[in-house]
Amino acid sequence: MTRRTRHVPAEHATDIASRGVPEATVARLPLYLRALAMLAERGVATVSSDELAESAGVNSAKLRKDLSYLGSYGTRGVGYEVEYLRHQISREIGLTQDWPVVIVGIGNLGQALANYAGFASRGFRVVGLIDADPTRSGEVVAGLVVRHADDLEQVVREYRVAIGVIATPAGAAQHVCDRLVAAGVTSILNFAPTLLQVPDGVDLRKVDLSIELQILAYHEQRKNGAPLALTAEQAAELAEAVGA
Amino acid sequence: MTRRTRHVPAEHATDIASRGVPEATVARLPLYLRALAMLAERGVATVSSDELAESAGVNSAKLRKDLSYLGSYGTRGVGYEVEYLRHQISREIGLTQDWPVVIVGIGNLGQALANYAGFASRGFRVVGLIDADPTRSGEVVAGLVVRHADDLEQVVREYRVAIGVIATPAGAAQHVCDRLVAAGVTSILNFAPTLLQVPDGVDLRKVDLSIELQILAYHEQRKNGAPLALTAEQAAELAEAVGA
DNA sequence: GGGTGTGAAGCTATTCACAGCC
DNA sequence: GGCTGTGAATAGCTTCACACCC
Repeated sequence: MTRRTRHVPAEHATDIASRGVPEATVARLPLYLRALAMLAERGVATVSSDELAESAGVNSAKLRKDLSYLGSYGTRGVGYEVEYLRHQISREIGLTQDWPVVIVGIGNLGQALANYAGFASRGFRVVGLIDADPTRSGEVVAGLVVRHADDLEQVVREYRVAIGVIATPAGAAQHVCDRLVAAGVTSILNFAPTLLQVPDGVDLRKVDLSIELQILAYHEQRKNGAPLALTAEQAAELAEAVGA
Repeated sequence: MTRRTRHVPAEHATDIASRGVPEATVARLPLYLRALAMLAERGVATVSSDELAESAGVNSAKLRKDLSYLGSYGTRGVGYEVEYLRHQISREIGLTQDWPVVIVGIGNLGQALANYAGFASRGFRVVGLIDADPTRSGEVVAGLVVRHADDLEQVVREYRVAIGVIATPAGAAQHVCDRLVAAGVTSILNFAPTLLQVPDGVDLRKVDLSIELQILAYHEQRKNGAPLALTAEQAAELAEAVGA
């Protein structure tokens, strides 16, 4: 299903570039981009995979493997040219184009997102802030006028918005999501702590602020070492679970 | 390297319980917990793995495998008792205890975190809000008085804080991190868009608000079909032309 | 019959280690 | 000599499919 026929060598390269990049690699490309931006700012012109990996917080074998999916952008014995690699990764992710974004739900989180410099600097342009509370309409946040929920469809169409960000309370999220999709949005980033349903063809990603904290708690709990406080009952359960 | 010697059966059980739950499973436990909370609220007493998986947005084989790492908490032919399973998962993650948390950096994001109901309802108790800006000291956010950065160590020690949340600008994050660690914090959740260095024994997780957006952009770029080997320029034109 | 719990198979991702090029 | 790019090996995760128990 992901395979194409094999007989067009010129296209073959494209095939690899467009379908061959693993998800795990895609998720790390932004890290490399950030590291490269820092190096560029410091005036560094060339980096080795070791140095770049260190700046990005991954190991160098992984970095080289990741970059190899995009092409051969390094020079053996030398390393990678910072600006060139930066451009190539940007292009791969699609950050060389402009992405108009709408944010729905202008509470504290929505405001934080609207003000976040990391968006603007990467080609994401916030073109609409929507909030259901009519008393907020007209308020200016991050240089934009907050608009009422009724204007959602209009904003999406006017700016050809492809990416929507949901920062509403959980209860409103699915309704907002449906309206965004109906208006033409095909990628959604959800910050509301609820599971959203989207039709095929629409990409959905989520950020749950409390999940990371819960993962930390899990590990923290295990740090206080200790042949830890098992009740007799739990011990029995464990022994059973172990079997062998 | 993860293997221990084999001769102490009693410890063996502990070994599995504490080291045997895969990271990928740990990361999903919060999802199951949320789904169970919703079911409980609706008065559902029992669920099958199919139903619970559906509510949590995963497939049922994965759910059953995940739960099997915790123990045998279901009944064949019947399913899982909602409240019982909920309790078991909570205990596994460590949410049956109280986790005092300090948030550093009370901008919009810090405020959003301080107000986030999802923390309080899961055993996370925000006990300190710290901001470097002296004009903010004394301000009340989410029912707590914002304190000056000088008080960081005192708050951590007074409440025996194990988990710290960093929501400062990137430039301040490493310094704040060092101080948290020095004061005794052993788990850190970082929202600042920068790579933090922590000593061994300290857990670090990060949430980068712009990474998810970049991943969406990557996929969005590839939706506009096309057998494309395009220059960035051409791609931009195409994106524009495609529009709807 | 119905649905869990789990070995086994399949797949994806990471790491190793070195050939190949500068 | 140094460092990239990449097959091969390993580890980890997901899915299958069915034995087993209610």
